[in-house]
Amino acid sequence: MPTEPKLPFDPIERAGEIWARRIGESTAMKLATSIMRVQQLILAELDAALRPHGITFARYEVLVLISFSSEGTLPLSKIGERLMVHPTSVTNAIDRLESQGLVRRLPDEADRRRTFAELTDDGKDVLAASTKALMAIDFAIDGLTAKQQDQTYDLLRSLRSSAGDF
Amino acid sequence: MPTEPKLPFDPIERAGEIWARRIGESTAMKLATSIMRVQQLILAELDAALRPHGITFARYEVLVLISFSSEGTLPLSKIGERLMVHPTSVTNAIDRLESQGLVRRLPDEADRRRTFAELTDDGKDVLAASTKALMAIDFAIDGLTAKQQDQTYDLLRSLRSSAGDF
DNA sequence: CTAAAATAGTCGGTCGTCCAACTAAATGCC
DNA sequence: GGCATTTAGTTGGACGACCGACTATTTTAG
Repeated sequence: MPTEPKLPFDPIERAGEIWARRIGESTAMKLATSIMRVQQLILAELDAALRPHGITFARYEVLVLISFSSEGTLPLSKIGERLMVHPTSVTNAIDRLESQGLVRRLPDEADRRRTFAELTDDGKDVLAASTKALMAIDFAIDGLTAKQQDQTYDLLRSLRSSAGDF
Repeated sequence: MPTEPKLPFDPIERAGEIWARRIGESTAMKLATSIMRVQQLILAELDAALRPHGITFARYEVLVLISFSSEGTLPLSKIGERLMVHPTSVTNAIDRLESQGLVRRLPDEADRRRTFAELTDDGKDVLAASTKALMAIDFAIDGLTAKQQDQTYDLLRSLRSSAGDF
């Protein structure tokens, strides 16, 4: 009859960290799982802050991007490219935003394959309120000093660039 | 007629980074989006390495955890706790693993609310092969030196602990 | 000892991500 | 010019994560 097993180490870590300690000192694996865990935490915080405004962080990013476009509109393909997500993710986000009345699709007469996305007035309002909400939260990341934040950012940036992310 | 807009900055960044530059120097936001991006990259790498073995990294983590339990079985609740995921995510993962024949559910006679998960022989084989595959890949994280990896890990760890993650 | 509260797991639904496959339109090449 | 190739976007399906709600069991408190 199996009883609840007790691992010979600390509190709780993602499997990768346990794995690392057992299999080899794959700090890479340890780091990988830590990054995934941190991402999970941060995304949960951001989504929670945005929930009262009826959007998620993924959709917030889309609104931001559109609002910063010089013409006020952006082809869906550009959105996917800038956010580095699959085209279908963009379709999905825009579908939701459109059904919420925050965004409008406009056909491109010049290139009839393309579709522009444009913020509605409601979209602009929600974006403004959401931005305010995000700036107000006390972020997990705020647990790091500004210097540590920069340092982390730089490290991740070189990781990304070595992964060919730019 | 809207034309494809050109942002007055670099290649491509997630919206949060653009947002940061425009709205304020919220390095927190910049860092947040960078973490999310890196997570996306890493998870894609890991899943790609595991695809030939028919599992994902999420399910791999479950296999690892079960295999490291002292009794060879683990109550589902412990799995969720250690991986820090929602109970329904565990149910989901175990459902898939079970239907793949990699894991077995066992009732706990002592506490009939509980269910144990146990690896099948196939599960052990897949785990071994998967671990090998993961150790063989040339990881994005390997773009950092060992020292940088440790440094990043420490930074993220203090971030997590300030978020009350332990 | 019994009623209330906590715990374990599941079900149904939402959301975001990806892939494969497909349509429509524009571009390239001979 | 006309056909092959590329590009833009969508659809359908898989997957993992979450939440709310619910059932079945302990456990706890009075």
